[in-house]
Amino acid sequence: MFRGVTQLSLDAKGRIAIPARYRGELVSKCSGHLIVTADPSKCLLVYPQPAWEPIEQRLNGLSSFNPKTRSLQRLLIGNAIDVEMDGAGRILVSPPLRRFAGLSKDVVLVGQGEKFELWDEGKWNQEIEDALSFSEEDMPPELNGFSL
Amino acid sequence: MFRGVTQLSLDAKGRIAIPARYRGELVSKCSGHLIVTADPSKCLLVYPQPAWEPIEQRLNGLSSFNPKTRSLQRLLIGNAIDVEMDGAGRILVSPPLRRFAGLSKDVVLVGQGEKFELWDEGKWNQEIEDALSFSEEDMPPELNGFSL
DNA sequence: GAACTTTTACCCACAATTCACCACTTTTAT
DNA sequence: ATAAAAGTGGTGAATTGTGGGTAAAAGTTC
Repeated sequence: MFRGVTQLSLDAKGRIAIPARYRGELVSKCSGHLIVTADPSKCLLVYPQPAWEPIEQRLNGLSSFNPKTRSLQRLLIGNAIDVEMDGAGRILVSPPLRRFAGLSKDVVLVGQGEKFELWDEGKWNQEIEDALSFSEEDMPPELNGFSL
Repeated sequence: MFRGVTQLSLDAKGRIAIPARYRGELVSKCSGHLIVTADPSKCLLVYPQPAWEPIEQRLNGLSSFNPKTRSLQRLLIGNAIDVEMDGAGRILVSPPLRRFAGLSKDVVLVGQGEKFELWDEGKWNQEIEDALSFSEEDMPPELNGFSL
């Protein structure tokens, strides 16, 4: 399971270095084969290839005649790119995805369980600020009895 | 169960020494393996790894399409970092978490049952001030009949 | 279709950072 | 008073992040 925030930077060629502490797990889970795609929150999602597979299949099973699900398919599957870690543990983020997420030099990689999120640093800080306003009324029913 | 307030200081490398009286319990509960993460109150949470695990699983099971729960996942899982106590019983608090909680030199570690909270000293004092204004109207229903 | 240009991928090397371990000082308890 | 334990700071070695350079692949133009 992936956790934690790391600040890192896109180099001149549009690559990011995956933090070393995740590399062992990534190699064992997917031999460095990752899927990068767009997220509705305007960040990027980074999945180990095996974890992505069932998501894509589920999306593909949706009706093509529902405009909403069709949009979701286009966003997620349409933007998905296969990438491989290079010898130095880096991956290349394609120009269209960089533009989508507004990534310039300073970005943050955020572990989220079985996947990562990749954010423009400013957007991420904003997102965290917003999360602080979480209150009891926002608690969904499935979190009944949940506490920290 | 952890109780009590301890003032301590972050050293130049961002480490804090866990008070010796907790170390025995921590070693037996988790061999010194702790999870540090962000709390909505702008302090940090410090969990023995086994106590954290069910919380993370519960969060991971939530819908990714509810913006509120998604924010909560990002705050808690995204900021969570694994740390190990060193030979001298210290843990390293990562720069992003220090910034989040506004920790400078003087901090306060507060035992809270199965976890700890780590506060900037000034913020903690403020928090205690605010707690003094607790009155009967603030009493939630599940505390009917409760008294000190 | 061939040659040239541009892009992409791969690999190697250096420099800064990080982490783990060690040593000293101070406090506390017997 | 002495000894053990706890707090504090320092050091060196290994690891990591970053940049560049080379070779192959793809694309374009004549």
